[in-house]
Amino acid sequence: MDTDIAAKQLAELGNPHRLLAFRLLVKAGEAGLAVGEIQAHLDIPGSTLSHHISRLVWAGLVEQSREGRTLRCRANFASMHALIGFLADECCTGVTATCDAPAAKAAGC
Amino acid sequence: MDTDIAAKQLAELGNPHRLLAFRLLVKAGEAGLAVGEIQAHLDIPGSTLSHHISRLVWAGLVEQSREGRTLRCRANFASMHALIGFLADECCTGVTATCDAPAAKAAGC
DNA sequence: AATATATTTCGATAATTCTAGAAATATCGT
DNA sequence: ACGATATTTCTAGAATTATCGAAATATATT
Repeated sequence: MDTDIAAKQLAELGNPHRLLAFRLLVKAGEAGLAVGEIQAHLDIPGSTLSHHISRLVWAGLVEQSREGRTLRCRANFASMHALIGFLADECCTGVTATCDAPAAKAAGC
Repeated sequence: MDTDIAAKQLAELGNPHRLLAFRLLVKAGEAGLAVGEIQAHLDIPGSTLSHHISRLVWAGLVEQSREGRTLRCRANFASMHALIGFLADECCTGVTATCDAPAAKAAGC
């Protein structure tokens, strides 16, 4: 995983609307959600949401496929796992106390 | 972990210079690094680096303590683990195939 | 064809962020 | 007190991002 790609993905997740949308998609699993369903949760104009989703797609975090009139969005779980792995990588170098904590173990350390 | 705090931290890590600096600090462990040592790796002007580090501190990802003339920076491992945990949370809802992959397990799924 | 639904693209504005030089501050050694 | 080192603060310009209404596109239904 390249640092620049990781930074790009982290930056896109760094917007509250996008982070919320992405987490909705993660919870939705492989079934994904239509753009309209995401919009029902976020309560922002369609044009704004479209902009945010397109950025998630651009970053490789979300994939879209058309189903009739609706566009179904799915989280890209492989990218997500790679990103989490990148963050967790070496996260325990030189640190023992913190990494024995339950939160750290839950985080994959 | 609040979504807004997570978004804030992700946004700060979403800058290549900051991500690089933060990873240096993670690798450095509890010993941390002086600002000047980070600068030696990043090759950017001091004022720019100072700006980036102050944002990492503001986001709660880095802590600083003065040691004579130098400012020692340390990654906040607790925050980092919480953030990774937040991302990994529910990352496998409705998905089994992807989560059995080695990368996913390494990511804490 | 005409209409309705779902979503994107366009265009414009406001706000934020990045960058870096210059000046200021803090600390140390002499 | 003075000079050197380490780092921040100030300031400003350039670039990017966020927001959203209006118009455009794609698909379905009648």
